[in-house]
Amino acid sequence: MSRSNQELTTTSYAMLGLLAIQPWSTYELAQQMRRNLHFFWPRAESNLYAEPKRLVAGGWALAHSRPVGHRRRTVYSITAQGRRALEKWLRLPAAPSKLEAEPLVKFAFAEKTTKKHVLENLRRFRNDAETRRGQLRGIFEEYLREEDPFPERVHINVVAYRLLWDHAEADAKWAAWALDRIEGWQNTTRPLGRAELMDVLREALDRQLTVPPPKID
Amino acid sequence: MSRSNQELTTTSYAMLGLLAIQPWSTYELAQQMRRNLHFFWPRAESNLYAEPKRLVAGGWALAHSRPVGHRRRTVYSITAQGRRALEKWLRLPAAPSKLEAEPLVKFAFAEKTTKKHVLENLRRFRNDAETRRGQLRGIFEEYLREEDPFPERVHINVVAYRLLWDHAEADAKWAAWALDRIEGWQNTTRPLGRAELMDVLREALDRQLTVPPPKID
DNA sequence: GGACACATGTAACGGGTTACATGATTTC
DNA sequence: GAAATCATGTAACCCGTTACATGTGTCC
Repeated sequence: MSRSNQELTTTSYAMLGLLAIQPWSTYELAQQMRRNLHFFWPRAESNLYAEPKRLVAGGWALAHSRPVGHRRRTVYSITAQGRRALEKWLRLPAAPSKLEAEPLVKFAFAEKTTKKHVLENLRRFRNDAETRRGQLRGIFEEYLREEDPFPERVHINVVAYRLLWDHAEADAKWAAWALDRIEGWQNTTRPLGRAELMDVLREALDRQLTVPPPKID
Repeated sequence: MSRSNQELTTTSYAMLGLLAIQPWSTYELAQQMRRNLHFFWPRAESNLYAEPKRLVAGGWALAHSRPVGHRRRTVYSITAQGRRALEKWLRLPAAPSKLEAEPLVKFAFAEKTTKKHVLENLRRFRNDAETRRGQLRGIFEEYLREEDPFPERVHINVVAYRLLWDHAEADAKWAAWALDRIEGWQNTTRPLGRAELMDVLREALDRQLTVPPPKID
């Protein structure tokens, strides 16, 4: 709330970015974060109510607050300083993206539990992936019906959403494949034949060869 | 270091899982985390040196420490209580996995910066993906040469690695596609024709139809 | 015998989470 | 007019990070 001679966090910049599009109330900001950014920058809602205050405290945003009954409804807007900070940040290299997958941590120790629990874990993972797919499908259909709120941003959003879609698809497919395969396990400790497992790796490596070679940056 | 009547964290359980395989020194634990778990449970190394102490403090692990010169070399092993805790945890549902992608956050505000910086950002993203692919390829080849240290765990690792491979591949392909497409932009603010963008969404949605429908859990 | 990587931490700080609380609005 | 949901926070806690520090083997 108070201390803010520090640098802004990525979360702050995400909000600044939204504010650079138009002014929003905190709730609208939170909603927008949930709708778009939550897929690749997940944050607890309560955090999103605290961030804008820091932006105001540092002069990156302004708060126009009006009472609604006994509480305030605050609308935030970006300042010139805020725009400059955002543009500067956008020119800096981004931190590498990372995956945090507790289901995989559990899976990695499958031998210490039962087949039943391993399958449950994987089913949940698959359902999560399907849910994400469903959410994205809903958004895509909104676009196709031309009901998207920011048509001037469509060229950006479509590209970004495609990665999320590909991820959801990869997750769902993998989970289905893994479930199918683990159904065949006698137990969690006895490996199937090694040869067949090595084929999985070989097939993966082969797939790579059909893709254009990496270019040096 | 001290307080530990709290629950263990996922990171603690990850270490417990490793200790359930065999005793390790802190350094070996850190190495093992880097080699395997870092792909889906990334943590700073310094953290990994602190965790085992908590495990010992709570009775989940034992420390066998021996001086090496002026410093200690500590080897940790799991206790019966530790095994029970691990097994219990493995039976609980896992938290959903999540992606944290700063490059995408920046991309989402592409309109506020120049094409040059957008491309740089994407190239870096692609290089990261290629690097991950390279690391995984190295590991796969080790398996194929039968030099993997825990052959009795191969049936688990191969399944897990496949997801990581698929992700790396999806990322690399997406980045290549996005780069190609953005090269064609006049600037970051003017969208290409909307129709063509809608085709991207349609194509994604269509792809889904060819995959087996989601099953209810 | 200096450099460098490997090995092993510690201290301080803060962003983010969980848990809680309560006002406003709609639903039936 | 009760219940459910939307809207708006606050307080406390802690895991994880960054930055620093220093010992140990080995390469040349």
